[in-house]
Amino acid sequence: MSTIRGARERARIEVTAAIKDEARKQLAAEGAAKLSLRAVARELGMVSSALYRYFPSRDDLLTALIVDAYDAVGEVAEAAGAKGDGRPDAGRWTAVACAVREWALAHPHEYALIYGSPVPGYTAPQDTVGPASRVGLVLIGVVRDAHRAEGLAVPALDPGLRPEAARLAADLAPDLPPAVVAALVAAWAQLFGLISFELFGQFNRVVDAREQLFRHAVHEIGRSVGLLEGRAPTGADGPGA
Amino acid sequence: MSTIRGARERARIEVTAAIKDEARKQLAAEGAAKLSLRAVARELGMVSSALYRYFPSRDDLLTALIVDAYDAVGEVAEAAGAKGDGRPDAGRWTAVACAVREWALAHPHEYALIYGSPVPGYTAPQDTVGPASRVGLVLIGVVRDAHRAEGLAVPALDPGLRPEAARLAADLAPDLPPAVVAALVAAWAQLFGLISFELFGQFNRVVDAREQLFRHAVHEIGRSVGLLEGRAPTGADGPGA
DNA sequence: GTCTATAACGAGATAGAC
DNA sequence: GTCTATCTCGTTATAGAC
Repeated sequence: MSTIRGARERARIEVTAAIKDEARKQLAAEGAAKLSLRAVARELGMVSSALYRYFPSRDDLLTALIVDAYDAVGEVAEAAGAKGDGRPDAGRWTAVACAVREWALAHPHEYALIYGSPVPGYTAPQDTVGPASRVGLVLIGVVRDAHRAEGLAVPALDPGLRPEAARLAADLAPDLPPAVVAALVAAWAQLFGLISFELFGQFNRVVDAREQLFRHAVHEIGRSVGLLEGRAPTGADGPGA
Repeated sequence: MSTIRGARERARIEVTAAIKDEARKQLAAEGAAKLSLRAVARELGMVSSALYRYFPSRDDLLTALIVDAYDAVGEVAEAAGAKGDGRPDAGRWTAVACAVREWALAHPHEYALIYGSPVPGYTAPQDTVGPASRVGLVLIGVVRDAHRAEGLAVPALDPGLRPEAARLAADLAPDLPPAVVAALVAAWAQLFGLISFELFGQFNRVVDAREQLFRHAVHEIGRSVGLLEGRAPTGADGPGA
């Protein structure tokens, strides 16, 4: 009995993975807006109705892809952040950012799925919120370690932003100064701005040495959060290089 | 003769505008990937083949929409930059950024078209390059004025980034220090990162006071380029407010 | 119970003949 | 420019295989 159930479950997992793999291929070829259950089924030699055993609707398949993508970047970021865990130097900040960038370059369509234009007619369910926050939590962790080691120069905060900063800190990191948390949220968006510009073609015919510009900018962004210099910003120890 | 030609040209301009307006509606409803000449024609009570007299292909229509969108943000940015032209204070930098953000909030789908994920199967022709650079040129102009008025603290530059910075400066602003131009390019991407995160839903359930966070972050980004304080970052003089 | 296959629906796009 | 025949799509109901 248990072997049968085991076999069934294994088969189910395999088919589910095959469906998502094929869906990812279509994502790359046609974009998320044109992701079609029928085309996925056809390519897999199944019939479209069979897919409904695995995903109750097209949007649920899309949600699964989104969650997978968030989990993939999140994992990469966590791995980069875990190296030298507890060390408060700015190199860890840069390492996490570079890891995210490398993942994005390696998986441009999945990146576009989660950080690009929203898919028309699709609204993300609650399930995506947790996975979506993983990268941000890693960045908070790096800054928290710096704060604990007193390696953080708390940035200035406009009086007008004080209430929002307090709210953000309460929500995201009650142990950090509100000014740091506010700067962190902005830094988070700016970091992905650099990646998106590179990936979405805005740097075409403009920027050549993209990794170097990225590292430099990320280091400066780290400073805006309060991180102090731990080592040279253009060190030879990238995540993959 | 000339009146007839004038009437014809006027009609042509009107129809072209109507086509683009309808296409923009579809952009909002279905996304750029699903933009279809046929649907546009149907909605306008025309037949699809008639559209080809105005746009040789779907991609050409898309290009026209993209150019229009770039020109629209560009115009808004130029207008905001022209107010107080020559004045080197950081308030102008913030004003331009806020103007761009307000345009983006008012035209989210056109913003997504130009700064969001690339449309699958579409590659932008050379025609888009000029309009696409207008916002960047405004930002360069603001920084240039500050530099001329000696209101610029040239930021530090990693030795590794020196060649790229020199190249960027030669291409974009030979009269500015390379370190400033490199920082400017990064700042440009970071600024749109903030707008994209807000527009694409990444700030949902996270950030409430978005304009305030934006103004604060933009002011900090201005500092990273070397702009000095000209006035309080949260002044009451927004672009529209 | 778990899965796949057949067939069908209503809506929409598309190609080509006229 | 119009009309029609033929595609696609998401989704459901149903029937049968393991």
